[in-house]
Amino acid sequence: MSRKREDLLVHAEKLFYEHGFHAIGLKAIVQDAGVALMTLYNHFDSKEDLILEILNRREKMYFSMLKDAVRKEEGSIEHKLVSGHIQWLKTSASNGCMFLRAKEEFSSIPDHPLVKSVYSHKEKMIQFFESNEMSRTAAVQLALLLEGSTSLAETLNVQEIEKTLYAMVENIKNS
Amino acid sequence: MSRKREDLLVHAEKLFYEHGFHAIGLKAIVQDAGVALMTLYNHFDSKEDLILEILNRREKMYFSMLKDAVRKEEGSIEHKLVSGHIQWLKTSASNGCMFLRAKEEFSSIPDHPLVKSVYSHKEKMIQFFESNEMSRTAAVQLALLLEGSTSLAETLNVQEIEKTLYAMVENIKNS
DNA sequence: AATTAGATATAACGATCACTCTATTAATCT
DNA sequence: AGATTAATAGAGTGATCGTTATATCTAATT
Repeated sequence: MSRKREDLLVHAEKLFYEHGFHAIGLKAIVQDAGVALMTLYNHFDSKEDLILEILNRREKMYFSMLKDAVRKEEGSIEHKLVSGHIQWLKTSASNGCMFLRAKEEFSSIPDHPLVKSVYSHKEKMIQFFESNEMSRTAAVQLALLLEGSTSLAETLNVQEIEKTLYAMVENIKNS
Repeated sequence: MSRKREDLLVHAEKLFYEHGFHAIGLKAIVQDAGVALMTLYNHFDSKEDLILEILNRREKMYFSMLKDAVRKEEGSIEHKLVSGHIQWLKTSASNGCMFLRAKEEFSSIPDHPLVKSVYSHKEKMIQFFESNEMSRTAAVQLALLLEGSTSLAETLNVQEIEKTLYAMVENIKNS
């Protein structure tokens, strides 16, 4: 893996997340990453291609954080997953869910690869909960709580959300 | 109130919501509304000013829908509010919360009037819950559920979310 | 009928957009 | 050292961006 390519992915993710996908230009990205514009086009087919790869990387990061929490934390599976998600909120998600933001900005083209990728990610999320001994009902309930915490964290302080989330997750029953 | 002005607000809200604030241009808006570009600048100082007014209108619509539900629905206050929010989801929010999307696109300028307007809106939301005989704890819990349902509704079918939401709201206790 | 106000089309502003081409330099590898 | 590959700067594509200016035209008011 090329070093310049890695720099591009890191800086592009930061800028896309801070400003939005349409709002930020490729010129700003290459300047922030310290590479030439042609280097970007040497590694990626297009802006859309770059965004797709960023979302793929971000999905891996998110699930690896959840899996780490499942491995290391104590308590119920729901509690472990909440703990992992809160860590994600604190480290990488103070400006909303990047997947939903991509879907929102490109949803006017329903078959757009970016939009399909977001639907796939959200399905994958619930399936991951189900693969951890949770019923479909419980998985959807947990998903609702986690999505809610991500949105709330944009305007409320994270500690209050953390407290609220831990309290509410106790009510999820595997029926 | 001018007719052209009203047309502009309606069509601009639709396009901003479908594409995002940076993604859509003023030219597309005036074409969709069927007015001249200079008519837009006759009624609004700038694109930012137009967005601000749209968010103000949208806030009024949302709260009036909640208040209608409180007035007409049966059951607990939480149940009534959930019912109002679900109606909002079905009629006007299949692409996420427009306020959060505004905050996300402009959050890189923390003192931006649009960003402050969004923070204000979310505070107002929780205060509205509190003004309906709910404790702060219960209000934040309900906010988390409603925000979660808005996000989930972007990729999941609304009926499943509705069922989930009604089930989870029963657990909110006014402690 | 005359005056005012609102809306129109059009052009232009400088800036930026995603993307391409070219030509030169730097780094890597056998 | 020589050959291949990666990265560079810079110019250029046509298109669009938000915004302003101008000049004509229509509608409402006096």
